[in-house]
Amino acid sequence: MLMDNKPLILVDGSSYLFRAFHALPPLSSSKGQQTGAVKGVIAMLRKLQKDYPGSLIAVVFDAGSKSFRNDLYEQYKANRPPMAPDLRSQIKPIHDIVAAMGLPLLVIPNVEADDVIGTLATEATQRAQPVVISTGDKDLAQLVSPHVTLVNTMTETTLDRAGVEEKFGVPPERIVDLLTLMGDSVDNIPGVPKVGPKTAAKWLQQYGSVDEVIAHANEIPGKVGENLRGVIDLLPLSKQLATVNCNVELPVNLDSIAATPADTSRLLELFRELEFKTWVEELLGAEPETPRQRATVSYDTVLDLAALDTWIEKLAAGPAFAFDARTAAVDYMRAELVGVAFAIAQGEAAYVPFMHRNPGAPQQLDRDVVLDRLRPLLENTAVSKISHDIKYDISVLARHGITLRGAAFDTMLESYVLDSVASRHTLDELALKQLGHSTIKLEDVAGKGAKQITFDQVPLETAAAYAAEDADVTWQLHEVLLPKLEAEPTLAYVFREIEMRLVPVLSKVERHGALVDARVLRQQSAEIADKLGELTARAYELAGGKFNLDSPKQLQELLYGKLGLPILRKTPGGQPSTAEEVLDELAADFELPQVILDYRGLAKLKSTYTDKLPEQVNRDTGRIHTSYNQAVAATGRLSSVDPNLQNIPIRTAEGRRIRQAFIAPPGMRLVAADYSKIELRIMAHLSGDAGLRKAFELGLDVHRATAAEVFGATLEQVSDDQRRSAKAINFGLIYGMSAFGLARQIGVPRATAAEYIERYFERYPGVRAYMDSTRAMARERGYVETIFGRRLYLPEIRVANAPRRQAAERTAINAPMQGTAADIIKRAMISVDDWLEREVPEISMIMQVHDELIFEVPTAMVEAFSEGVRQRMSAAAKLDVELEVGVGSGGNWDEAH
DNA sequence: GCTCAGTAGCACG
DNA sequence: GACGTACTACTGAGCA
Repeated sequence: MLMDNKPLILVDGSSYLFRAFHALPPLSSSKGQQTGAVKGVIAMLRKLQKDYPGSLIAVVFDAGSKSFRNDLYEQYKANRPPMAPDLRSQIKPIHDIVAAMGLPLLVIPNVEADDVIGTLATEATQRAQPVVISTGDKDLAQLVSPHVTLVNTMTETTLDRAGVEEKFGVPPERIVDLLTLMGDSVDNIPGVPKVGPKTAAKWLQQYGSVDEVIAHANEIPGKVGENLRGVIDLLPLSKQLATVNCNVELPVNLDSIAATPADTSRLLELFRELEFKTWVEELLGAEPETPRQRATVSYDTVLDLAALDTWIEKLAAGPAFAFDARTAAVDYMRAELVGVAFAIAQGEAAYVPFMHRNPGAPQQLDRDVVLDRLRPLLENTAVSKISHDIKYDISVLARHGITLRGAAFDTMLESYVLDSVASRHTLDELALKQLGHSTIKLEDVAGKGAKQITFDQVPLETAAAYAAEDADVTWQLHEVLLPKLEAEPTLAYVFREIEMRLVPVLSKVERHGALVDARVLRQQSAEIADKLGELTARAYELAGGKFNLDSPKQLQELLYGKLGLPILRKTPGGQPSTAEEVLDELAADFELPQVILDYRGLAKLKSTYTDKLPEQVNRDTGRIHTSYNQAVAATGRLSSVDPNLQNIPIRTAEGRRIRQAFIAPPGMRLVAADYSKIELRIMAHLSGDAGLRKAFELGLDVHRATAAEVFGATLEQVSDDQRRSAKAINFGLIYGMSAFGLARQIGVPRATAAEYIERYFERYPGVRAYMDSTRAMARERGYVETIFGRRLYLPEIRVANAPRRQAAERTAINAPMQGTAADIIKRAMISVDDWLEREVPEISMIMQVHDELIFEVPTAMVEAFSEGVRQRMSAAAKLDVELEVGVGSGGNWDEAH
């Protein structure tokens, strides 16, 4: 029974169930029943009732049984892990509440919710009845028509025909084609590997449909083109799987579904059981507790001393508060503080501006006055501070004369330790994922690109809302993330004892900076420019005309087109490659490739290092200040940006000149201390392999020892070539190599490489056993971990697609070794910093390069320091194999290494 | 003319 | 087609 012109609302309950479960913070009743997803789904239905008064709302759920898609394709949804018990237990309450609300509930065996919705929507359309489909799933966009719109009630977005085109780049009738090309790893629908929404839309815009794309498959270049041709046979099947069936036999139809009056007493009973207090009160007719609608939250803007003091009191009272330093620039070495934000509870936040200069901005407190009043609080260890990327706050405050103490929690690092691979760990992304809350974006208040204004130019009202929300969201995130960490003791350990303790150490390293001799670099730039000029002239001569040596495309046309050189290898994009190793081979027979190689080597050095580094010298300190990113590398390593100081050249003489420009100040020396073969030692420890451990215990040259075993020689008999091969094998093992990879690396046939590997495993059986068990464990648990318990999830470890699964397996092998090495050096940095701080403050740590630490040391202290740092780095982990540390010193980095 | 995303190439451990 | 990063230049496309 339908209301005349009011739209029929079809709710994709299953999609909301999953989204609510994953996006919303877990809630439970005092009896331990999980209720987060129930609350999310029901709140959503109530919102629909409010938004569409008088409409019939039908709620559709999957029955959890097989559908026709399983008959088509037995792998369909085969990768889905069994439903989490905490989710499963919430389904029945939802069904009960929906029924008590009087809404028709459709759970139809052997028909998926999508198909039920499609069929009913089609039936309604035939009767010219408008339909609104409420779903969190993009797949249903294919049903949109003039009569059917989509609404995502959780994000409050609506999609009509134009909206679909805008969002996906194709009209609704092409959504199936889009999904076909993209595939769906969750449902295990095969698509074209490496093709996502962007590429799929591009192809469809170009060719029209999947069939046309298939017809033109040979024209599509690149790796994706190859991928497409590889899966053509599967695409018709994918298309069938992706298509919503709008014509299924249902035991119900539009006439038979109808709303019934709500059963208030039953609802009351259910809400009480689940402890949904607000709704209980609402049903009882009592004034509901004012719900904390985020949209209506009003934050404090602190403009006078009385208000500031009130806030300081509140902040000092609690064990912890969220903090956010707002600055006018992003570079921590230049950024001026323009305001500070705080939060002490959900929705309770304030912004204290001091430098907003937009026209009409009110009188603000003086910055120095505010900072002086805040100082005791900020420097008080007893009050914990929570921030997102707290290293930034520490660095900026330090430049304003305040030492932030009690910096106990960083939500960015909480998220990173919980799942280093998952997302980008930005505040905005986490708010959406963990809180289901879409934050105000900096872009919205300050613009972007060239027109972006600095934060002090943002009108105070918007700035305050933005800044206070950041602090509020940080508080809320911490409330969600910390319990998750504490549920896993090893992760809590990594977070607390490694990552959080490292933060102030990194801040110090960054702020101290590295000294470079800009003059030397500029001189080198000029010399390189001369050489590049000569090489360019010679290249034009050989090519018989001018071309852009920096353009791989022009070069490729020249070499393989005009000059007709043999094509030895192609890029992943399907273009003939002009990469180094290819040109290397060609260089044996032609001169031009060699000229190109020389040119490229020098051009890279010039553009990335000798030109750029002098520009990055800070005017005030005369030094280069990098940023260590603590939350990007999946394995637990740091990365270095703006500039990257972890890839300063070392392998060529010309490159080493750049290292020579990294110098010690007068009266000091640079000391470089690095772990020797740390990953191999970790492998020896983890695998417990007797032979490998013995080699380290005896202090042998491990690559030589490996060569002796694999090639059946004595240590003395091993040739340089054999040692080189053995070294490649050792590295390869750490990387989870295949025979193919090894063969390519050392230039032997695949079969020969396979033999080497086989012999290696015969001689070092412990290593093979370790690799096998690591792979098995990864498959079973879905993650691997380091010795210290850092975890790395491997989402693709169980996929059917073999190359992708194998890639995940290689990561599984590599991550425990690379990650443990990262843990160890982080622990060493903490311990060394502690020592320096207490006993030798005149020595500074200035850089970290994965297995190496660099220090500035007064010349007279070099010897004593070298021994001290060696001992502490070595003691950073107690393994079955000694951790050997090499220490060197010199006037510049090259000499010290 | 500027911005953005994608590709290729290459610096390091 | 080894594992993990960052950054440059080029290119084509979209936008004011």
